[in-house]
Amino acid sequence: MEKNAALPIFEALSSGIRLDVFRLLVRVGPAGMVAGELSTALDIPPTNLSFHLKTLAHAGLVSAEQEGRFQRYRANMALMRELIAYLTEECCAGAPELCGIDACASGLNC
Amino acid sequence: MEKNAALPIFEALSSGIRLDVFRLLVRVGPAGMVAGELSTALDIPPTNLSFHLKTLAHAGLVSAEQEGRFQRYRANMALMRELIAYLTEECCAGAPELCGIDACASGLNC
DNA sequence: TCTATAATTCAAGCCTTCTAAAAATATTAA
DNA sequence: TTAATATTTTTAGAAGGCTTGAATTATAGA
Repeated sequence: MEKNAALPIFEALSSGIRLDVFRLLVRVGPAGMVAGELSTALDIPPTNLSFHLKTLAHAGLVSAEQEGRFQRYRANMALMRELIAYLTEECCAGAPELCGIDACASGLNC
Repeated sequence: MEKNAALPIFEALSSGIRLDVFRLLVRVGPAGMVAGELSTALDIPPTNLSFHLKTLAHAGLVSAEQEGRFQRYRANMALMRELIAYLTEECCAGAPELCGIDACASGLNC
């Protein structure tokens, strides 16, 4: 993952509302949720939620699928895995021999 | 890590300048860099850099140490590891049996 | 077709962040 | 002590994000 791809993801996750939306979508898994359900579950006005869903979708963290007159949203787990890989690389840049994920976990400064 | 701890970290990483500063500090490792070196290396006015360093320090991503009249900054690798652990948990919430980090890496939707 | 429902877009006001110049603080060296 | 240097804080304006109500689009059903 490039810096220019990671940046909008961090921006998307830097709002409490959007982090809540994403975590909820992760918890419900592949079933996802339609916009109205999200609005009710998180107690966020539909118009405001739509704004944040757009930001999340633009960053690629959620996908939207038309379902009759509903719009179903799902978390993009693949992108989250890529983000974790990016952060792991950043953590170890410049000293890869000291800092496999195991070395990191063992408390070395890497 | 709690949501309220993760949020300011995402906020801190959601600026291109701050992401550059952090990645540079990761690369130079435990030696760290003083503010003036960072300003020159990244071509950012000292006053602006100081603003962003403050944000990074507030999120805990960098530490500052007085060194004579210089201020030496270092990346906080431990917090980055905690953030990676938090994201890994979020990734797997609700279906832990499907989604160890290995399962995630193998491409399962988790 | 007509009505109801789901979701988004639009528009406005408010608030926060970003950037950089100027001033202030603190340390070193002469 | 005095001057010079390193850095931060303050201050101000500019820019962009957040929130909400009203209007709009699109679909389902009578």
